[in-house]
Amino acid sequence: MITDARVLQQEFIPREVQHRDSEVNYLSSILEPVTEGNPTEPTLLYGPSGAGKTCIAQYIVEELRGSVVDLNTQYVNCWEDYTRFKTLYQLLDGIGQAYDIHRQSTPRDLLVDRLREYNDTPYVVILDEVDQLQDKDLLYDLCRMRDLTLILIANREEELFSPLDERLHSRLRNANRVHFTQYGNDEIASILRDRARWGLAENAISSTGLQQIADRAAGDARVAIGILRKAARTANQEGHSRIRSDVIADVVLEAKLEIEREVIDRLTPHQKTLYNIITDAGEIAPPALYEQYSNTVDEPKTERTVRNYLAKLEHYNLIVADGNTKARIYRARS
DNA sequence: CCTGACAGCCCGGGAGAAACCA
DNA sequence: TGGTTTCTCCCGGGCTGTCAGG
Repeated sequence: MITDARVLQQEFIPREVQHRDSEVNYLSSILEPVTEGNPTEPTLLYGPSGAGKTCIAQYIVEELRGSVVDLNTQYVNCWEDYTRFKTLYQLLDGIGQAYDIHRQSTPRDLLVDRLREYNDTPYVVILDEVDQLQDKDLLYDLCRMRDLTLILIANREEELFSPLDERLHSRLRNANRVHFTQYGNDEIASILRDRARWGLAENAISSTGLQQIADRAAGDARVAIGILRKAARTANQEGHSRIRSDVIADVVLEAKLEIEREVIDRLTPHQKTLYNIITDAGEIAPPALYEQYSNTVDEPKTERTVRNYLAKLEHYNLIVADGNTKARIYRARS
């Protein structure tokens, strides 16, 4: 039934995109100077998850690569490479300048200096989940490099700027902004229809099946594609030639869990313990949480470190922290 | 009380220098 | 002398104490 599994993967970049014509056209026009070999102002893409930000950005960059001969590009996911060093390393890697860089014993500012010295062909850089970047000063440094064309992706614009980042704020004040709104159910269904056409056997899923998935995905294309993938696999394993409605219903929860699992798997054992305690409890106050945590693990970290972990879990949207002052409550998501 | 920003400490580990050895 | 081992230096990154602020 599955004819091309890649199409059902999250990372797949389609050769044509739907329902984002205005965004695509606008982004293309912004990047127009690059086709002439000139860098351009930073661009900020923001909007809810699963709204196509990453996909569109990569799609545009692929198109550019097709039409511009001398062009360097790099995609960095700042969730994975969240430190200054790692991000810079990826950026240097994109222009083949990272071969002799090691974590240690590289002079402190060599990476940023080397990137600054670069003024060869245009260099278009996508920084995804840029709000996860630990050191926002890096953005400031990157903005000042005129040869770099930056595409920054974040969920909400405010998350990118803490009130204190006045320098960064003024630097990005006149950046181009593209706002992505959530997909409607019909749009999701039609995206799924394409994926099914490219990746599944003919008639493997009905229109009502696609609509059913779209209804459950709540405007998040990532979730929708995850459900489709899971449903196709399950139907395959059970030897069906079509994805039946009951199979879809069965895998919805599982597919959503799988997406959350991907996030959780990146946590350290201690962070996972905290996450489990909070989800098991539903909601819990800080002292009780720490108490339970230190009873669970062998060598508990200090309260201060646990606070760091909790901030991280909240940032990842795995938990909710209610109440900013005393009487804070940590609770499980939704 | 609890948080979050800040700064200092320590650890692991790579590179190059220094010491060692045949 | 040339090759090998050890030492020293330095870095990033994780952890933690402190402290102002709500």
